[in-house]
Amino acid sequence: MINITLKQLRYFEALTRHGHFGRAADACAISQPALSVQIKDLEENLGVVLFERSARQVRLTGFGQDFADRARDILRAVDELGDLARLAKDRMVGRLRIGVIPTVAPYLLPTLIQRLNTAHSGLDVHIRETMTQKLISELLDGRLDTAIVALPVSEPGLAETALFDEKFVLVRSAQEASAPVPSPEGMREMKLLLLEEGHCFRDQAVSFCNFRSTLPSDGLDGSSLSTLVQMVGAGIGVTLIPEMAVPVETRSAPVSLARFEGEEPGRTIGMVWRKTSPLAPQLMEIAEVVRLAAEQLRTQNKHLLPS
Amino acid sequence: MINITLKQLRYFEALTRHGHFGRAADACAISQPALSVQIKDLEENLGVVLFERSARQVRLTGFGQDFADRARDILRAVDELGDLARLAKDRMVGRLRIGVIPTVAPYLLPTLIQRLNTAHSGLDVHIRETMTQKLISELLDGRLDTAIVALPVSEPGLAETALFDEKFVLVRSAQEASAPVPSPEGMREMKLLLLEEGHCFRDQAVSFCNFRSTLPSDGLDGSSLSTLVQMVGAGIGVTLIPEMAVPVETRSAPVSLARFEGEEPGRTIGMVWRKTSPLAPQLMEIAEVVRLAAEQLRTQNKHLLPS
DNA sequence: ATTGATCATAGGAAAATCTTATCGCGACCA
DNA sequence: TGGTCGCGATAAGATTTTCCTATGATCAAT
Repeated sequence: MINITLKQLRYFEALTRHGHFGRAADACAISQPALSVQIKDLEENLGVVLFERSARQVRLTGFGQDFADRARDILRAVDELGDLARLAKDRMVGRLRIGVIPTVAPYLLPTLIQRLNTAHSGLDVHIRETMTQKLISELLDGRLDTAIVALPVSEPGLAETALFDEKFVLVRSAQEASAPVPSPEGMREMKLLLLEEGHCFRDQAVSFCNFRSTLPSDGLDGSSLSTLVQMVGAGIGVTLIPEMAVPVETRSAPVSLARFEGEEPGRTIGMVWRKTSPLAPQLMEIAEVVRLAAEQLRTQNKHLLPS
Repeated sequence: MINITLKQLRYFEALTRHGHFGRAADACAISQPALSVQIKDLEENLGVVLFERSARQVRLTGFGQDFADRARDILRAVDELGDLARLAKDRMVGRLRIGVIPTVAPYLLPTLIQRLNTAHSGLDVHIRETMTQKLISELLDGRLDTAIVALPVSEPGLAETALFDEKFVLVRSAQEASAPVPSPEGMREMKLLLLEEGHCFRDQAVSFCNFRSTLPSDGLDGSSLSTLVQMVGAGIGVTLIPEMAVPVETRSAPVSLARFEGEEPGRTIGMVWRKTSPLAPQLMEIAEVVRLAAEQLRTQNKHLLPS
């Protein structure tokens, strides 16, 4: 049993429009017999006669009428399929699912989203904010297109590109502003406030201070940098935050900032995606937009950072 | 530039469902390379990647998702096209446009339509009532599927089949009931009421009476048999009507009926259609239904007719 | 009856599609 | 770390489909 083909439907449609095999064939850029044969095949496939052929004219049968209406809809839908592809090919369009870690999202996203919307207005950006581990797993599952996390990720199957580096700065209560900046080792003497487990930033802070391993949770771990800074403002301890968080987090708390001396702690934020992702070329473009957004933030906020 | 084919869409759809080239190919009853090639061709035609192939799984891209939704709609529509044909092929289904002359329509149609509706309930019957000349022209134009008219039509391009014969009976006022039945020649002495020009029945009546040609209109031509009979009842003249009209038309007028002697006038009613019409087989069936309807009418009304 | 127009059919050529065989890559296991 | 396995891509030849040219058949008009 042979199937209906789109070719047959196109020929059929041409014949309904021209009512003449020869002219319809011309319109399809084929010979008249080729069209005759395809129409005949179509009719045989269906088991129904579509056209009434008389010497003078070619006319649709009643069934042919109904058939033609539906066939036209189908051909239009197929053409739209092509249009859809043509659009998607040229501009960057469609859903883009980006995962971002919580110690970056609140500071970067406002600027980034604004830039994406202006640079690639066809994009439908979805944001997922959660910790690295979850992001990577969702990425590998195909539930995200890309993720912005701290490098390195070193997951086989994922490609990564660096976006920007940033240092961590010390946050102390306002009264301590003039005290000397402690060394990493000195940090161990102080009450260091940390994020909950699972945040890569927690691990990086711990690592900087050369703590042996993850500290036993003392029940004071914060769920966000915002919380940590508020606690510092209340005199409970000290903490580290990445430069990018400074403008947002230190605006409303009585805290003082200080850079570390010597080898400053810091991190590299990068973008990762599946090596197999067909979006790779577009993602490289997106990465560039992220770099510009980060650069813009850094420039805007230079005056707020300690020297 | 090669076009999208339904085959490609079907393979594509299978691949979206199975997420595995080999199994999708099995489902399509083709080899895995054949499917690979068709998917590749489809992607190249579109200029967009539809699937992300990794070692572990085959996943739709974001665009592929949208594409799949539309593709499914298209495949469904094409399948429906096949269903439509399958239905139309078996049963008698769809629009059937029947033309009927005015001297038959009012008497035959009630019974005929009832029979058609029970015998072929899938039919969507449209009736057009007008004079032979117009019916033939509309039939040739393809605006009617068939017509019920008086034979012969002798139009090249039309096929015809007889349905039934009927005699014409004389209609006189009730007072004339016992007068002798005139011969055709005797009719010329009487005031004969006729239908307007264009009705075949007028021509047949005129012909029976051996009038030289069409009479000059005297302004009294009736537009329907009903009118003529009412005029006869009012004592204005006499007229002829076909047997089939007797039960309806003589019920409410003070008239008497009489058969002619010797060679009775009459007509053959038949069905005509374009020789090229693909409906021919169905129309032969319809003709049989008409014959049964006519027979039923004749039986029902036998007692009303003059002997 | 001949001619012109039109659609159908036939036969061989060209194009597409399919199958089998094989490659290449990445994952998984020892 | 190297072998093996699963899976998709690629290649080459066979098969099927589609097409074109030429010709046949039909019907209307001259």
